[in-house]
Amino acid sequence: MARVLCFNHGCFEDEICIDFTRKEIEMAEKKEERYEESDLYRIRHSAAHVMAQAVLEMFPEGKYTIGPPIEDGFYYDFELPRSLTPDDLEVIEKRMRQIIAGDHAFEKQTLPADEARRIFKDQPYKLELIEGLEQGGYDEYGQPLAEKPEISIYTHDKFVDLCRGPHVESTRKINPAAIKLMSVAGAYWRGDEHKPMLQRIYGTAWKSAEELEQYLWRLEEAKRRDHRRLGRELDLFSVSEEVGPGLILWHPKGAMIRVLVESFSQRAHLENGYEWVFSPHIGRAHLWETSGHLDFYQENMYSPMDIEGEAYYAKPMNCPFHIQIYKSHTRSYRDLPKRYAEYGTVYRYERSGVLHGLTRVRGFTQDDAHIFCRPDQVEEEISRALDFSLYILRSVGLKDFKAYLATIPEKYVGDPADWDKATQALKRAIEAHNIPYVVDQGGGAFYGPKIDLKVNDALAREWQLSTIQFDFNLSERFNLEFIGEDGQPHRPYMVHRALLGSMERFFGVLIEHFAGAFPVWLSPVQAVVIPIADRHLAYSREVAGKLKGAGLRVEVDDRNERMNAKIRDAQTQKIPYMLVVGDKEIELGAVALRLRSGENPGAMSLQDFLERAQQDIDKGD
RNA sequence: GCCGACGUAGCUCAAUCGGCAGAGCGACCGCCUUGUAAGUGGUAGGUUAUGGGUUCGAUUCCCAUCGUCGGCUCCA
Repeated sequence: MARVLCFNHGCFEDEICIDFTRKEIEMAEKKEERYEESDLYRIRHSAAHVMAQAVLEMFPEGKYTIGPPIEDGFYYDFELPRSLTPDDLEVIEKRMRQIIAGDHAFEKQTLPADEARRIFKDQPYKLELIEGLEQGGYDEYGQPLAEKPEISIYTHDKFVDLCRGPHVESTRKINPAAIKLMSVAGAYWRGDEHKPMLQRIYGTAWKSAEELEQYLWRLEEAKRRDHRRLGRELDLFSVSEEVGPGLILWHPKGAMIRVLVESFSQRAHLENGYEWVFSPHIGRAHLWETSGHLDFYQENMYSPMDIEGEAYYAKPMNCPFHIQIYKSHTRSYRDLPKRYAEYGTVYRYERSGVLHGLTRVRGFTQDDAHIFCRPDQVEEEISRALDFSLYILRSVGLKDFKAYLATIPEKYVGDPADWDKATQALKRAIEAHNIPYVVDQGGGAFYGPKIDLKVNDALAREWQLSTIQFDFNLSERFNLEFIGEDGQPHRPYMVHRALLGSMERFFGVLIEHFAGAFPVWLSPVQAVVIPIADRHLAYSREVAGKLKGAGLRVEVDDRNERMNAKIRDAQTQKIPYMLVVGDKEIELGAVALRLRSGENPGAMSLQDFLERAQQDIDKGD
């Protein structure tokens, strides 16, 4: 039987395979053209207008707000007299197709604010937008526009919308077979939770029905890879209602992977000049007062517990503890840099609605470290940290990155000159490492600028893992010092960094990236020996024993099942090697190898198999 | 937190109008002794998330609580 295979991504016949690599290249090529100027952008923007028309026909008293194109589609926000149902979406979608078939031209008209106000006199949200436009308007990054924008409206059929454009020439240019309304959701007006909750309809629109199909298929693939689903199916982790939401239970197989990653990283840290430390999970209120967390971070911290009349808080960060270690001695300039690393488990309050599997949780373990160094060392330290981060991420199979350089926010502590110096150091480090990056203007923490590294997974989705942050705050607050060459006390620089970020989120990304088919070195079970009949059991155990002796994680499937069933289960569990053992293998002293890709290299000696496995492990596959 | 949808066996899902809570897979116990993706027979498994209400009777209707899912940055 023909079998569709993907050796890179561990996809199997029943999952169909997508050539992700090719897709990524295509996407990169497309980025040459700015989305805002593309045909797709116009199509989606126009589809949003058509949808708004359909919705307002249904609810003439409804208020419409904004409806921009987004990645893969568009949305439009409305205030409506009742909640929309999935059935409504079908009706709206049908009406949209009728409007499209009407071949209505999109016509632009610029006009003075007062005239616009007359047109939208019953539309309070539009009036608010006109107000904003009059005061100068904002670009898509929320920055004030240099020039005062003109006010324009677009009309098609009987529908008028305040809109900058651009649009397609006519509704006919929207392919009715390539649009689909996806979901309805709540969204605050202007994203502000103090403002009214609107109803947002999400839609998707493409040039062709094939592209729509492909997009829908991509969503299906994402579902198949969902770490919450794979976490259960592969018995990696769970969340128990009894324990509490956002709190992760690592099952033996998930924990095995974590132990492997942590051990690898632990060794790498030692080789890179870090020292390991441990610190407790709670600390006295006074510590968090000194650190400023009770002032700046309290809404993310849990209520204190009372210990003999003294308030203690679960730690949301590890820094104050590492600082205490630093402060336990007088430090000389010769001692620096000090690099303290810890797998530090922290607890942060996340609002119930934002929790998500492993990627947004309430308790998690960071691969955290704090670097205390002299000002003249900081640039080198940043560069080393970035280098190390890339090394660790690549080692675990994540190879596609984008950096975000977050700069000084409105509220900040410290000297702007220091900020500038630090920001430049971060920028030079990114550029030296040749990673694509964007500047997140004003996105820094109040205590310092930072580099966030985001990873693109196999479906080209972006995840934030690493962060490298300057801290101008804590060294001041805790009055950190080192004695310089001049015999005088000086203030060290402090850098906070996490590479995999949190073990939980990292694991979630890893699961989805590999769709559960982890590289051999990380697979909790690397090989399963499959005896064909009972009489092959003893030999199977002997084989397993030898492989275990060679350091492989091996199981024998000694269930009273047919070989086919055992193979199927091993495939489902995405075990890298299946070693089938029957009369022939016993006679030859061999094993018959089958790979999870479906490849069937056949009988080979144990020695040959071990060499092959070792090669795969060394390659990191 | 807010808006919406949802919560039935370990998993995926049924159960008409309010009238005895079911199936497949998995688990367990047998039989078969197997050659590259599911052999076969049987058994167990449920306070229908929790608490309350309406009713002769509630998985079904109502209320509350807990939890899950999608969304709440991307400005006409």
